[in-house]
Amino acid sequence: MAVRSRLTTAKVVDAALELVDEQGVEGLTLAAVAARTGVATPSLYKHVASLAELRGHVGVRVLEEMTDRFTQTVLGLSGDAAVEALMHAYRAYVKENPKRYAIAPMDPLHDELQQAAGRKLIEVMFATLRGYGLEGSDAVHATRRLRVIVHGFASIESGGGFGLPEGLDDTYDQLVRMYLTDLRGQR
Amino acid sequence: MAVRSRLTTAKVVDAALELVDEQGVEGLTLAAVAARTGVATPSLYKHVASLAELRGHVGVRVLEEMTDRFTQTVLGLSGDAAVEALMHAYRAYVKENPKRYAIAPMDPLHDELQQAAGRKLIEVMFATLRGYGLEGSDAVHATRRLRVIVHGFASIESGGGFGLPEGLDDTYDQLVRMYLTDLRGQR
DNA sequence: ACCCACAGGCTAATGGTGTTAGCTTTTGGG
DNA sequence: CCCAAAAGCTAACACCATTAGCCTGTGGGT
Repeated sequence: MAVRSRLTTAKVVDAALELVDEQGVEGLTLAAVAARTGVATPSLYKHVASLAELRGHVGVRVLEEMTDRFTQTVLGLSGDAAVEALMHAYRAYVKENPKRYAIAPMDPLHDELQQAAGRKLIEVMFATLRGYGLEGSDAVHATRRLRVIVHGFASIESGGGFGLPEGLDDTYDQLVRMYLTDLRGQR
Repeated sequence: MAVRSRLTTAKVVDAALELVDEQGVEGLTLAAVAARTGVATPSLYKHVASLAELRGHVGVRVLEEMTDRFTQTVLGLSGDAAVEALMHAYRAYVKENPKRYAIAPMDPLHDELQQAAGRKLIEVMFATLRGYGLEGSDAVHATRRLRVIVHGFASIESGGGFGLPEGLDDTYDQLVRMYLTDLRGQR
């Protein structure tokens, strides 16, 4: 008979991600993960060093998921069309997975475990801006501005920070246009 | 002799705010607040309904502090000068008080306790945009765009999200100019 | 085919948390 | 001056992360 397949770090992270989706960041607890994976709480330490490290792993998963999705979105596009698609994909992801986005680390570059995933995500944005002829630090600034807009909006929207959802699509379109115009002006 | 003046909700919030400043949101614990105020932990429940409510009170304090400061900053100014001053004041506040900003609620309008404070803060931004001749929803959109930029940048910067601090002032200046140009184009 | 080292599970225990119940003390107004 | 209510206390509970130490199954090497 099939042995109840043994636990692995990946499966622990899977369960953690499910819990985050269902109950938010607060609901991610070792006890809950243990219950879900059918194991005693201390057994998790065979696969994960601590709750903090588990959070880190979950964060990496989210970053990778975002990177994959945005890469697909932007493939074959360039210029304004690419930027526009990227920005809308970013918002769509956060709208679909608000709880996941909330556990994505703000400073992935400062964490050994998350560094690679964070770098790749930013690289997608950076690459999307190729073709605008930005050189050196101009490209860095443009990437930062893009991050600010995209994360600022997603963070406020997913946190329920806009009083009424009325006209939010319009607000976002305006932000996209603002950024594109700005990009053109920089040239 | 002076009786060790009794505890009050305000003093509890004071202590909580100190703790947040020193140890971050995570450090805000009822036990720590009790120790700091020289009282047993359960005694705090005479002044505060729960840890969650205390967090709410602290959030209100932060929102009020921001509102006061930005109001002072913007007083007597109008147009681009006012917007520019507001944006820089926002960034400066968050840079000086990163831990406090992290506990400021993203959705103050959805919480009875924080609603008034949140409304006032947004009102300052809204009022700063007077004089641009924006009517109805245009003013709402413009306020939202302002919030997105200002919070997006502050959130990433205070979270250590920008890889290197190199040239961050330039990035922010570009964002300010981008917003001002956008505002002008809307007219 | 055996054996045994080790990976992966377990229970027990510790120290920290928020919260509730119920008692005692202080204090301020009638 | 008194006494009710406010504000403190201790004890207790449930939940959490984490550590220590034990047990067991399994898989690779001889």
